[in-house]
Amino acid sequence: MPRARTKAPVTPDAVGGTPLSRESVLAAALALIDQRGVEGFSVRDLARSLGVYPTALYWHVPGGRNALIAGAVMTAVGALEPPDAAGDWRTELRALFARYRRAVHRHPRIAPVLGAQLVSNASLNPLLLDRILALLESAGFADQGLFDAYNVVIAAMVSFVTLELAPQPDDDPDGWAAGHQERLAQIDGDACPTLARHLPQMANRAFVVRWSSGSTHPLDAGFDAWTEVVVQGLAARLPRNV
Amino acid sequence: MPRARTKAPVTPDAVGGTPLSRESVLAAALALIDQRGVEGFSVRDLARSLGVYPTALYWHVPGGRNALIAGAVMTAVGALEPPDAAGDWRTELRALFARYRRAVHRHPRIAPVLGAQLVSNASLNPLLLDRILALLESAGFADQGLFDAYNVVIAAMVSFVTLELAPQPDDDPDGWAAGHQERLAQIDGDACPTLARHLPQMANRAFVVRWSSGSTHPLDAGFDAWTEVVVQGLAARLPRNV
DNA sequence: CGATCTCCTGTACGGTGTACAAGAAATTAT
DNA sequence: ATAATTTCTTGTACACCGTACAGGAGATCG
Repeated sequence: MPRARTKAPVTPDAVGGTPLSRESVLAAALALIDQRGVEGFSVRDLARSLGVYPTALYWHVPGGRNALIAGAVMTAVGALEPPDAAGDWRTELRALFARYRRAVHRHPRIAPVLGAQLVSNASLNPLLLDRILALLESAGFADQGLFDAYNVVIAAMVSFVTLELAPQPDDDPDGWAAGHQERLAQIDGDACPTLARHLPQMANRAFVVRWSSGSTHPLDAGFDAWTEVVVQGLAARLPRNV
Repeated sequence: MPRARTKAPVTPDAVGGTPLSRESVLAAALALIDQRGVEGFSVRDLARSLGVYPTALYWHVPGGRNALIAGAVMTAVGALEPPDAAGDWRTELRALFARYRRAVHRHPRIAPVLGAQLVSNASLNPLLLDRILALLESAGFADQGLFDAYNVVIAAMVSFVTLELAPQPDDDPDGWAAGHQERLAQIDGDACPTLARHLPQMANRAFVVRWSSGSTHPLDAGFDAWTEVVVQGLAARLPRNV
């Protein structure tokens, strides 16, 4: 299958395509994650899709599978535009959250690693962090309150989208959805009266009682409420209300 | 290695221990996840630790690896005590968040799957959901505002802890920590003045600019600020401020 | 005493990530 | 022009993984 090289006069590349590079490998990895998910992502598949032996990838992206995933995720979310520290902090924050959400919604299947692995420890763009801090400082936060606000902003930005896009089980999504729906239908109305009363309107539109992922059923209203709560909550913690 | 059964007069169990059961299998799975993490969790290891062939586990907990992980996670967080709908909603909410955080901190390595896979789609205890709804209703939320508040509460409860406990790379944690520290030290003070100014006090104490997980360096102050922001933010959205 | 149900042993298969050696091609040095 | 070196890829090999599947002991029940 791996096509014997026919002299290949000019470029040392894959079968019919452009030469390999870190960027092209990561782009292909992201494409593969987009369609198979992070769990289903396989180094060997990636190599196949590039017409290359698996170990060739290690040359361009050292670190193996994890590095491939991390790199792919960064190409998806690395170019996030920072807020403008000169603008009104409330509208800048709302816009930032919306931009982040849009970016991740373009690649829904990277959401798990963003929320649970990478971002929380490793690098978002330092420029982004700087502008967030500057924005919060311009809003009036200082000292420990500034650091608290920073943590709140990072967590708020990342977390709603992570939950919104949390995937259903990989093996049998439809079967799981049906089972979950039925389990909801059998909720005890005596033990859980409030839940039972509201369930019809919440079904598939709220966390835990939904069976579709946010990639097909986005929680727009929930997101708006979320950003509003965070912004108002931060405002309430400003040293002197402005 | 798999110890030939020596007549085994009484119980059809593992080598020297108690007979297998769904509970014992899930408990062992949780223990294994606690020490090796979810990524490192292997069905075969679990079987070995129980002195049993891998496929024996399928009998007690059908669904394979995923079901084992899901079951282990639920035993860790399933018995979370619901809030008291009769109490003051603010203090009940704060207490709920704290309880959830304590529960997950006892098994830090389940945090990724909680935040990114399981909970957001599947079952937290229905009783818990019911009490949260009742609590919010008693606070004055209604209609769409109630559902928004519910989503906010679920997301807020789960997400901070998920981020706080996000693990560093499994392969070489110490090396990664050193590398990340150095990368932070080399941040451009001209391009990122605000960040550079505050970095010394934020290092290892705030998201993205830390190199230790929350399991060893909990973000207590950050969590308090977080819950306060959410509570205040919710209060600000009450139809009539009470 | 036979049938049936429970629970587990064993085998087998197709997949995975990646260490490692060896080789081809391009580049640089001499 | 030829040799040395760097750059990238081919191939092989290994240990391990999850799980489908057949069957066999031991208990329980008719």
